[in-house]
Amino acid sequence: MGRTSDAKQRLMEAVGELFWTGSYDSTTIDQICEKAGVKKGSFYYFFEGKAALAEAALDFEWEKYRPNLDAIFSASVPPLERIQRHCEFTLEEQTSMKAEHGCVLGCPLCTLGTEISTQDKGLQKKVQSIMAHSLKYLETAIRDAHAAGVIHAPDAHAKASVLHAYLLGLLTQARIENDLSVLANLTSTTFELLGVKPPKAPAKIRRPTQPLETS
Amino acid sequence: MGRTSDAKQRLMEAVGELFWTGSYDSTTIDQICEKAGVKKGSFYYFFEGKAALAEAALDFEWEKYRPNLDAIFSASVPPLERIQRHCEFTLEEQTSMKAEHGCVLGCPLCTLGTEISTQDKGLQKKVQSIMAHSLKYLETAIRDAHAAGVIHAPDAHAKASVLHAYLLGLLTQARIENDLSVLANLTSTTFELLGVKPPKAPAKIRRPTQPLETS
DNA sequence: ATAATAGTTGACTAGTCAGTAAACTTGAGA
DNA sequence: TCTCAAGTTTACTGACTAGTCAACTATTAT
Repeated sequence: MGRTSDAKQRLMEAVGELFWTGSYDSTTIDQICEKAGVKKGSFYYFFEGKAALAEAALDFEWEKYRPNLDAIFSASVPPLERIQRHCEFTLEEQTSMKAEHGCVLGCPLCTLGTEISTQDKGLQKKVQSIMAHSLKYLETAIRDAHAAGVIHAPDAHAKASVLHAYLLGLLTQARIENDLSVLANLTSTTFELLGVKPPKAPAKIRRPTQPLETS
Repeated sequence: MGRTSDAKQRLMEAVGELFWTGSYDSTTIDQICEKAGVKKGSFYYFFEGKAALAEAALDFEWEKYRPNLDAIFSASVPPLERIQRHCEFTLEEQTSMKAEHGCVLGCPLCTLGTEISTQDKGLQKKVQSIMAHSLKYLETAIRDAHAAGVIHAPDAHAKASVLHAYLLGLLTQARIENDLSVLANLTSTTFELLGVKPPKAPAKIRRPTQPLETS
């Protein structure tokens, strides 16, 4: 009954980009509404406030992103290839985001999480929970690789945590430096950390728009 | 001539903590002034605005922090011991910050840099420059260790970058999780990444206030 | 068709914010 | 000592902010 609307969805889509390209605190509700083409009254019809929208948007974005990870980390793919594909996917995503927005944006979860972790417990929990979920993909791949005997990693969780921390750190650096070349060695270093060579020659290298650091 | 004042310094000291415990964008000039015990008129007497204060504060904090690094990375200390001490120093700092503020705060440069990198070019450059300086300590230690034959790292810059990314990632995670135990393996993993055992048994392990993750 | 429901709108409040300006106070030096 | 530069204070403006509300509109089940 009553009229239908996709305003709620438009709000969740708008806010992700605003938080990622700017910051949580610098994004006003007016801005969000303008970007989503929704009037403020409607905003408050759907959400209690910015934090509530942010929580809903995190769920929304995660559900959109999850199928990518499911495909990349498919059990039908050899475990090390999953990890390699994930590195390449991350790189491609960062590259296309930079092309679209003019800035390297890094990890949206990390950016948001870093900013709000001392401010909003609810949002913090949500970020933590999504991060934990995404870590599981890596952990499973490592466990499978170890079981297959292609790497030595008896503690898959510990190894996944190291790779994950390295990945987050690198993405954070790339955002701060606004330089894709920071990510150039992502795949090779990841496999160095695993103690093996990448399973096959990396797919066509995408030339970064900025010159590589030479030093 | 004229009267003297330490208001400028008080402002620079106040702002560091506010940005670190909260965020750049959520910190208002009124808050900064109140914390520093300075009236807004005086604020604008010394600084053009929040960004200008932030830039000055970064220089100020860096000059306060640099002597710690100079001591830790002293050339008179064996290179691997420098790195170990740096890990331990980082851990102690995070522990005492958590005790003081109730939250794990992570890397202040990273937190600020992540937030403002898409918003303020001047601040971004300053963050980049300080990060580059702090990376040099690690790089030199690694180069020295390689020269001394205690590790194999022909490309000191590359190795330092990996350690640095890992460290930043770990500190970011610790902030997001608000959990010191995320940092528990910092030293051991750092040396694993260097391909060696820590030079001597790590100093007394500080029991984190939160339980260690068991999984 | 119409009533109940789901969503929309725009005008409103009250508070907060960055930034200004002019009068005022202090202290170092000639 | 008295001058004037350096720093302080207060009250102010105007823009923006979050959040409210009641009237309005579109949809759909009956």
